[in-house]
Formats: sequence, structure tokens, C-alpha cells
Amino acid sequence: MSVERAFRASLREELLRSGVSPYPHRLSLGYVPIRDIVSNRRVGEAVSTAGRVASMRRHGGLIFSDLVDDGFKIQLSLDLSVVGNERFEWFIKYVNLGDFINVAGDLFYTHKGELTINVREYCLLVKALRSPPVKWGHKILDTEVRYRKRYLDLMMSPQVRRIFEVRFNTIAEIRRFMWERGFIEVETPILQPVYGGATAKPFITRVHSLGEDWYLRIALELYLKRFLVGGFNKVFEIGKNFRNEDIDVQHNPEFTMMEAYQAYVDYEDIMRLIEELISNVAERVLNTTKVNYPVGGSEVEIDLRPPYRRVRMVEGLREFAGVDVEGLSDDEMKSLLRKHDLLIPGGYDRGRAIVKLFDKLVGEHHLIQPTFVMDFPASSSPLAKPHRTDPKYAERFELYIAGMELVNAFTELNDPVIQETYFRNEEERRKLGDAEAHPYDWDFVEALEYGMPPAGGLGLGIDRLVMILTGQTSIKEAIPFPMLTRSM
RNA sequence: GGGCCCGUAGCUCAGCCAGGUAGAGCGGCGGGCUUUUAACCCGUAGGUCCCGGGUUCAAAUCCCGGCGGGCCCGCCA
Repeated sequence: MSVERAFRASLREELLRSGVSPYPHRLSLGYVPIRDIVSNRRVGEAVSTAGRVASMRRHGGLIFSDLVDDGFKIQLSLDLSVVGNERFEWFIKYVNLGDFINVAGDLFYTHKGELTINVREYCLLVKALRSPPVKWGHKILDTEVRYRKRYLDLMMSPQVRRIFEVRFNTIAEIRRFMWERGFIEVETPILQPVYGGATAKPFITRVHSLGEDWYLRIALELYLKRFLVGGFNKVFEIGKNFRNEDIDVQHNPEFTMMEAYQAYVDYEDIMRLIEELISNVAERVLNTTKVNYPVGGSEVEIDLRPPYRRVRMVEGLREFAGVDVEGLSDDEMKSLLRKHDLLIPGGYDRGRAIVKLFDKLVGEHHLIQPTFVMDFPASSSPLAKPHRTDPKYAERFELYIAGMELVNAFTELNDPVIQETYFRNEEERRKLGDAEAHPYDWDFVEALEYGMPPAGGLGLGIDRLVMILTGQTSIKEAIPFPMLTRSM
């Protein structure tokens, strides 16, 4: 490596001495994207383009080379009899794999039928001091290198590039969908004096000018609801959340959520909104609502077309685990928890116990096709409105796909007195050892006291949606620069 | 927090079990070759064997500790 780098650095020096810039400011030969050239083949026509030299195959006085530009590739041929001896030799001496060049020439098809630019002129644009780690189109296999130096992963592998094209198209389509339905995209603070909107451990950061420790947000929820109080009826935000918890195949400490809140609707309306959103986005991004996803070692076809199955949490436990929690006494619940090695931080609570059992016995294993799990126990949902027919439950649901939780949504709690009670309960649980209990947010309660319209809201994990749409089982594959330990 | 696997050339890996001169292919560089596309042929350079300690005449190899990565479980939305 160091030998090769030194060699290329010496070429750079030679170029500078000879008055040729190894990093010119502008393209001297013009530029049409390779994407446009290959999609609009006009054989015989003169074209100019630019890109990275991805391969070279020399046959005496003829060099075939592949030029890659913005994910598209075209073959060049450099013919000694066309460019002349001097420019031919210069190319061999000074142009290496990984360099960027600007070329002008004529389009033709080779004997093998490949569209090729017969180069008349060329110009070096960038002298790369390091060569590409693998041949273009081949995957780097060392996962650590792929994550730490994602630019190489993107550079070398069209499949990896494709994942991120899907990711950013997905975000664009979500945005378009929400705008089309009249939602306004807003911004809320990432740095917050009180975190909230989810149960998670936060990152703490120092605000020097205030002399205070603040938090990086763990959710968007409480500030978006303040928009509802302020009179906005339909708002959404796409942004990063930060949760100071474990890193694994479904969790990255920094991850992307879309949250949306709509006045005058309930969680039933939100279910329909989500069905439309996800199927619409899949259709737009993939041209299909059917995706293949590995589940338990084999590919399963998942159909994102509505309607999605709706199942109450207690019914799910009955159907998939054979447990009728509504018929169990607290003592029976506790022994069931013990049997499955489940602990409840902050002490036993019937609602939380039901959720624990559901997560353990049902969640990942059974909910492969899109399924709304409805009606969580009220005590597990301090920001959701109690159920209209049974206040032991909350009007809350989660959407599961491929065993992953993608969406969490409620009919939003807008009674400030109940909200205050829930916050107090959470504070009590915190004192009893539940580090992830929801903090008390006085200002939010005060906002509710001014009146928040009845509303439905949702949070969608975008990284996980991208995993589903691209068939990836690790969230690191769906995040461009996933979090890894600093050192290498 | 627990378990399993991995770390050797730019890349992919062999060598480790059973200690004795650091290897191959690809890539790089030099040469040859005017229709190749994982081009081909000849030659050649390239090493902190993840780090530290121990055992030994001798450690990539055995032992201990650490670091980094992957996966599974626990915890967690």
C-alpha cells in the first residue's frame, strides 16, 4: 500500500512539475452524464463525459477501459492510431485505476456489441493516490471495512449503492405522500432540556452558554404535539432520534423516524393512513408491493398491500401463544413471567407484564405479514388515550412486519389531568429503578391545559422500513454510516 | 451483561491442530499483445501475522490479558 501510494504521489509530483494539474478546477472537454449517454444511445455521435477509471484492459495499441459516473458505466476504447503516440503513452504512464478523467469521443458498438466511446481526447481530472480496494462490481467482504469506509463500499458495489438509492427515494416518497395529504413538515429541537416521547435512555450533552446539561431527543412526539396545541392540524417531521442503548441488528443509537400528528382523527384513521403510506411508498420506490425478506433462514414473500391484519394484543397472545392473560390472576401472571425469565424494571405492573409476554412469545416469531397489534395495556402507554370502551387498555397500536416493529401510534392523550397522573406514575417507577421511565414534562402538561385537539399520531422507523424494502436483516446495512467503536 | 466465530500483503484467503527462513490468487509496478470486459502471457515489488505480556534455544502458530468486528441470547422500541 505505502509503496503504491508513494508511486502515485510521485506521479502527482511529476504532473505538477510538467505543468499539468493533477486536480484541475474545471472540465475542459465538456460533460454529459454517462446515465444520459447509455439511456439515449446515438451511435456515431460525438459525446463528452467524465468519471472514475474502474478497469483497464490493454491490447498493445488499444486500451479498453470502464468509466463509472454516478453509478453508471460505459466502456472507453483508446486507440493508438486515433489519439497518436504521445497521448497514448501519456495515458499509460499517468492514468491509473481510480483516477477521474474527462473524455471526448465518438459512440460505437464493439464486435461484442458493447456501447463504447472511441476516445479522441482525454484529460486527467483527479489523480487518485490509492487504488480501488477491489475490482469494480465486486463486493468488499470485510464487514468492518464496509461500515467504516462506506465510501469504498458505495464506490465498488452497485448492490450497496442500490440500497441507499432505495433509502433516499423512500424518504423522498414519504415526504411527498405526507405533503400531498396536507401535512406540513416542521422542525423541532434536537437538543432538549427534558427528553420524552418514548421510553429510552438519553444522550446527555453540555450546553456551555447556559451552563446546563441537556439531552439529545429520543423522540419527536412532545414538540410535534405542541404544534397541535398551537393550531397546526397536520404536521410531520422526519429526523434523527438518539437512544443511548445497545447496538444490534435492529438498533442503532442514532436512527431516523418520521412522526406525524393529525387533529380530529383517531388511531383507526391512522392505521388507514399508514397502510396507504407504506404501500404507496413501496409502489413508487420498487414498482411493487411485494418484497422478499429472509425469515428464519428462508425467503418469505411479504405483501405490503392493504388491508393489514388487525389483532388486539390480548387476542394475539391467545392465538399465537395460547395464553389468555385476561383470565389470569396477578399471581399467575407473575409465575408466567418467572417461567420466561422476564423482569419488569420498576416492579410488577400488570400492563407491562402483558406487553413483556407479548414481545417474548409473539412479536418476532409470528408477525411476518404486516399486522397491526392493537390496544396495549394503558399502563404501558403514558402518552396514549385510554380506550373508549375499556380504560384498562389504551388506543395504541404497533405495526409489525417481518417480526420487526415499524410503527407505534396512538389516539393521542389530550386530557392534561390524566397526562399528569401518568407522568407521576412514571416518576414513581423511575424511583423504583426503571431507568427508562418517562420523565415528567411540566411544560408539556401546561401546553395540554390550553387544549390540544383530539388527534391521532404515529412514529415510523425509517431505517427498518428500508430494511424491509431492501431485504436486509441488519440495520447497519440500511444506514450509510452506522455507529461503530471509534478506534480501528 | 452471557455465549460462539473471526483478525496474516491493497483485496480474498492458506499456513496455526502437531512451534523451526512469511505463502497463493487477484490487485499494483515493468515488459508483451489492436475487439477486451473477472482479458491473457512473462517478470517483479509488496508484511506492525490486531496489540501487550508469558512459555521456549526458537512463537503467525502454544498460554494469559486486551482491542476491533460479526452473529446469537439477555436488555431495549
